[in-house]
Amino acid sequence: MPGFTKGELEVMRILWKYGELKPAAIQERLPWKIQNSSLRSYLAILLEKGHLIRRRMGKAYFYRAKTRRESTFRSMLGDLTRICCDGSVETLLCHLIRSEKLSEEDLIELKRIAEEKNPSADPIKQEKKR
Amino acid sequence: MPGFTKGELEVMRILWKYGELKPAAIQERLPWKIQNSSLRSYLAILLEKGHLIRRRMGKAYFYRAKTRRESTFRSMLGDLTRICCDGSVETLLCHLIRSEKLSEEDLIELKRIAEEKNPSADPIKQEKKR
DNA sequence: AGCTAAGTGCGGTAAAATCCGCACATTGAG
DNA sequence: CTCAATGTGCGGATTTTACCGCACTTAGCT
Repeated sequence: MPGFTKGELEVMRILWKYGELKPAAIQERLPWKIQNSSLRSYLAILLEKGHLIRRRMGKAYFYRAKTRRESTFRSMLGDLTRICCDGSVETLLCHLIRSEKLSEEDLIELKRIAEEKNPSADPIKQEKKR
Repeated sequence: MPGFTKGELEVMRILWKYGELKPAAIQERLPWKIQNSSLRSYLAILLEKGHLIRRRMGKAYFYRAKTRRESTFRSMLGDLTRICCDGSVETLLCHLIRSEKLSEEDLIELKRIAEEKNPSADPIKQEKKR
């Protein structure tokens, strides 16, 4: 149930990356120019929605992500799969691998990870199983 | 440059899937209830943005996606990578593989596709290279 | 021609997202 | 204490999104 808007998502990204920041610090890390008060509007909404927590340190509030990056990842991945891949993770993988986004090193890494996660699965042997 | 809203994305998904439909047909395939006039508002905006084309057949317009699914896939994948994986495709793959979304069959398929795409890359040998 | 079902054009409302300015509070330096 | 810098609280304005109703038109049936 994330449903972040564009601006909110960017704030979350920054907090996931840097951990705990005050508004001005978030503001200057945003990819586009924005007034401090605008940024604080986003923070207020995210706070209200329960995606952030804050605590006072000195005279400023420091904000931290409460909603976990991992759950947002799953949600966005689910959307991507449903919208662009007919809900099939296999199709997603196909597209991913066939896209130019993957370098040769990525493919090697990919095989290494797949091996690590599932060492016994030899494609050829497994296919005979069925 | 997609930047689709939730509703727009759903319309695009349906048109990508079914090819060419009239408003009423899109309407009844939407996952949630909506009036015909509401749906047509989305269509008008998508048309204006250049994501759709339409042609008259009989008394009705039939709508078809102009923007390609593949480019939207790339865009959404880019967002996902940037927001949740610090822009690293490798991290994305890690998360993907470690998530519960991948079955054993998916992993086998994954290795098969990686092999097919890049047959010469043996992870062990390649790692020694560095 | 007259009727009806299906479709369109158009105008509109309510809420959310995006963005801002300004008055006031707090802190640290001098 | 006074001042300037930094931060907050608050009250907007504007745009976009999401949604709908109604009058009109078109095509086919009888």
